Amino acid sequence: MAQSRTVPASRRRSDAVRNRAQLLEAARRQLADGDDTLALNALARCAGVGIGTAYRHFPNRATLVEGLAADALAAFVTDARSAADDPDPARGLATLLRAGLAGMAGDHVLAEVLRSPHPVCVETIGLSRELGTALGELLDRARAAGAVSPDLGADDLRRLLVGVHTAASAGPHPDAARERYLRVLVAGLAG
Amino acid sequence: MAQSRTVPASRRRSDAVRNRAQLLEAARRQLADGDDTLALNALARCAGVGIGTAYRHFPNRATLVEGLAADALAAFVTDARSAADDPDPARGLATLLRAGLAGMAGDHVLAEVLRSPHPVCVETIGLSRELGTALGELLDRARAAGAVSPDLGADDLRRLLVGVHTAASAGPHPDAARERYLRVLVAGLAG
DNA sequence: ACCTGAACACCGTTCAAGT
DNA sequence: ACCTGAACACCGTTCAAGT
Repeated sequence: MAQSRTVPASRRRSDAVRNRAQLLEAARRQLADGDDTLALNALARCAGVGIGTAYRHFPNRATLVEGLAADALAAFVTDARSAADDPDPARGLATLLRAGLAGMAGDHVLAEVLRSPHPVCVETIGLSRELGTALGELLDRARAAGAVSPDLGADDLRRLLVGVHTAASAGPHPDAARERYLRVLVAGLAG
Repeated sequence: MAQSRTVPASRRRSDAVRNRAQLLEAARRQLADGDDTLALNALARCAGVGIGTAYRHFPNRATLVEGLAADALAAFVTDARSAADDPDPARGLATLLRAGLAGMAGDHVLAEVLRSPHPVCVETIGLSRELGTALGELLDRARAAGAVSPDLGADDLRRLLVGVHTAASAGPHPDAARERYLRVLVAGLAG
């Protein structure tokens, strides 16, 4: 598989910057209208750009989803850093997990990005790595406090969080379920 | 939403029975070949039946998936019944969860069916209900034994199981992860 | 470096015509 | 009651032609 070779965001031509923004804006409009197909043809039409342009910026669905979720993911990374700095690591962990679940519930694309083990865009890859180190620090402290079993790592935390989100979304009253399942997860992490 | 009005399996014309079987067989071939799109047009072609026939038997993706997963779901219901009869409910619960995870890992369509809160085919609806009662009995006994928190019901168990499956599938070494996350779930259920 | 739109293969879905 | 295949709208993807 060839690495998708995107131009660094800093050296994009001005029309390219504008087109990309219009595509993302159109995609957000569609998502807000309850259409989560994110079809590139319709997106190009809706954004007023050529089909080829849409494909140049977002060669596949994953690229588009990562572009849409970038801000939300960055916010989650920030949350993870604060959690790692919490004097009470167990409290920091629980707060972070709750924030992550709320974020995914409010933003489906964030859930999709967190679910995929291998992001494709360089920006997302970077954020993902930063998330990993923040979660790692948090986990080290939480383990020392006895809040997390020693056989669980940072990536396990990401995966379990996505799992709880899936569980909460797979039935009625997802908000109430989210709280219940969060308690299950927190208790389960301690082993 | 109108109930999808399928003819009861007992009174199907013989050609209908055969066509349905051929469609399911073709779908399994496609899945075995790593093609999980389950496109109805291609399916009809591959099964040697008309497009309209494919749509008559499987008016949407969910119907097809449920048709494909019926046997696996029935097997899981049987497992749930045995688990409910286990003299040690905690052991029965853990065994059942492990079996469910193994089943979903080996059969993607089973995972898809268990993830959806509202099956569409009458057969699946029936199996789903039976699963609910079996899980309910198991949970009652497990709660009495202190293995499950009182605020979790049968449908929570289904959803959490699907969640763990998602978590295990969302990264490397799904088999090893499955065991780790199963321990997290079992510990978490006790609260 | 980037944009455009024609072009092609393919899918989802419907439906009139059949037996 | 069921099957068939044409038909239509639409999508994914590519690519030659442009600036």
